[in-house]
Amino acid sequence: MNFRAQSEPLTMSIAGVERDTGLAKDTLRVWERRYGFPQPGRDAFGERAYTLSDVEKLRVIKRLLDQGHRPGRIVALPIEELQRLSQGMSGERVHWVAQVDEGEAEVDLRDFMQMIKEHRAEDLRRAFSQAAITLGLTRFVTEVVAPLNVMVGEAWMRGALEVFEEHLYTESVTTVIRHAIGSVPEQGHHSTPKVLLTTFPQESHAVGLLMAQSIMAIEGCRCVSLGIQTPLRDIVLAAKAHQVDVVALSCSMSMNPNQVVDGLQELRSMLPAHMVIWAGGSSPALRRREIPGMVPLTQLGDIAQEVRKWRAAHAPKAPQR
Amino acid sequence: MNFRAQSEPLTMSIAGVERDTGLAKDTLRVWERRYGFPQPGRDAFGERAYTLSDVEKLRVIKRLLDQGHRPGRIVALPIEELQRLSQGMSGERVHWVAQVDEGEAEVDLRDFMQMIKEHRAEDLRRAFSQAAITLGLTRFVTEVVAPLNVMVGEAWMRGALEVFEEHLYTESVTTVIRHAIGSVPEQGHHSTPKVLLTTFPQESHAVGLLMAQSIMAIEGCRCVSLGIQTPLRDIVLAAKAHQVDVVALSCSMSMNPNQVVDGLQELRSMLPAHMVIWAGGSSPALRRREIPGMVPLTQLGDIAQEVRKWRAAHAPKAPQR
DNA sequence: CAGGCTGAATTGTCTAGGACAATTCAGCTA
DNA sequence: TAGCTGAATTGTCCTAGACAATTCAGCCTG
Repeated sequence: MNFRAQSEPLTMSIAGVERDTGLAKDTLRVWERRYGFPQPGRDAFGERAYTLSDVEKLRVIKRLLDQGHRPGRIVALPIEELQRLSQGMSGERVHWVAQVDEGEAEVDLRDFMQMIKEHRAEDLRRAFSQAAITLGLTRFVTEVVAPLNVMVGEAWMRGALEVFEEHLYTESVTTVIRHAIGSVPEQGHHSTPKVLLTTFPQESHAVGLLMAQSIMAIEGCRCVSLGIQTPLRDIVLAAKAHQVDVVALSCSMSMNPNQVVDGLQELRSMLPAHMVIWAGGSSPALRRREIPGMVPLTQLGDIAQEVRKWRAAHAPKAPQR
Repeated sequence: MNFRAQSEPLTMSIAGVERDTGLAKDTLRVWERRYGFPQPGRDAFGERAYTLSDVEKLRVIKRLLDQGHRPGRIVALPIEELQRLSQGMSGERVHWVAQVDEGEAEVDLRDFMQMIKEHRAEDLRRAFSQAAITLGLTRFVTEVVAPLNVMVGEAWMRGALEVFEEHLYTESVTTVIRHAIGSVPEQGHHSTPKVLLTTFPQESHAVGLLMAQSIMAIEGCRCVSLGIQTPLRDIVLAAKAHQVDVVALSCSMSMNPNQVVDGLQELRSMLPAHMVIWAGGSSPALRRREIPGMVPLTQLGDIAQEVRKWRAAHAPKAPQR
């Protein structure tokens, strides 16, 4: 029930492995039965005792699964093979440099990456603040934060970045963006559109939502954010309670594409017809198939455009139906 | 594996109940076997289907367990009996009013609750900002946010508050606290102690962590926050990478007390001896039994005191051992 | 050669009771 | 009142089987 805290914990219990890797106990047992890995020893009481290298390998496997690999193909593979897979898989190219004016005083994204890797927390936050002031919020978000998100995500996939380093990045960026949003002058009660911002319950990335909110705030929308992970039912209740014009969802790459499509369809069916749904983010589901009554915004630049389009369609003297 | 999204989810799967109540699947099954409650029906596939009133009752039972009751005595009891126990044992009182100066211009917490219920998002945020300025950050956090958290949590337990209303509250408070933290002058490189702030992976409440951070920032600590949900291993890695003096964990009431105790013990064994652990928050685990090498801070006021105590113990010219 | 259908393989989570270490209680003694 | 001891309680682990949901691979069609 409780775990004899060894002075040298050379092995881990199944509960400890679940906590560390995010793989359910049932899953660990069934993998052992089916694929022969992990093959933990047993402690004095006949309970599974996983070695630390087992756990290390399980962590790599978990990362590969999140990338789309399937258990049957990779669980039994030797560790070197897994690492090779992990290394090889890289993705799209990124704009490495954000230029100010014409070429002078440029912001090199690699500097930020380096500060993250060197754990220079104070420097990192200061550099973000400075970039936000120099470039302006819109350009900061689109030209610094968005590509950095991709770089950080990739580095994390490759195993080149520890979880805590990614956390530090997220926290720093969050602080700066939130502070910047606070500086945008508040909109009057009659500015439109009124937008509800949130995510589905499965989404755990808050930065995407904040980026969208900052663009919308600058474009003069009235934003009501619920933060991340709002149950479907409550998104609908909130939209009605706040009488918003638009419901904006942020769907990151990490979400299951099927859940995204299902969620959007169900949301559409539960929401009054006159409320528009804007679905943004890097989820591949948004590019795949279009859902009627739902506007996909796969680029941050699309937001400003869509706001103007909405305003044109809902010009005063022409009340919508 | 996935749950057929009913238009009316009158029942819940065992996984859903685990998520909602914090009671492990194994525990739910063994209670059924031993005490005859819960006695879930079965769905079309022979799997347990818990009614919503079962879940409600389980939530009450969970609260009573955290208060020290034992399962064998209470699980089989009828709901009225449980509520009587719950009522009688109603714990601490909440300060309803935060007074400024002596009685004049007071802040009534019920006003905030009303704004939440009436979905006055802009008013709510403005009221928070104003209270923060009027009272100062420390008093705002201890006398407004902390008791409001309790009120909101209780209202949510009672079902008097929708999830989206709680989300709006959280988002508003977060915005204001983060903004206020940003206004605290930054600490120099030599101020001490340097504190790493984060939570265990199971913790999803970010406000508690922010409250702690704001107090520490005011007390002149150098804060490095990783946000919520950092794996144990990464907490240790981060503490070493940033060479902090203190690791501060926020553990809310919603966490499983056993996970809290286990996590703290394991963290203690993995961390260098000279790094102190401060564990704060409303988790009952912190009040229960003391863990060697770990300082419980069950009240926000304890933080400032503990900072001074730390400084006294680590005064210059007297290097610690 | 793209796109849709169908049957087969894969995969996570549920089921059943049995077992037992850790914790807590209750009764006894000094 | 305090400390010890045996009995009861309680959460978590065990095995092994089952099956719905998802994904894959092959085939056919336009």
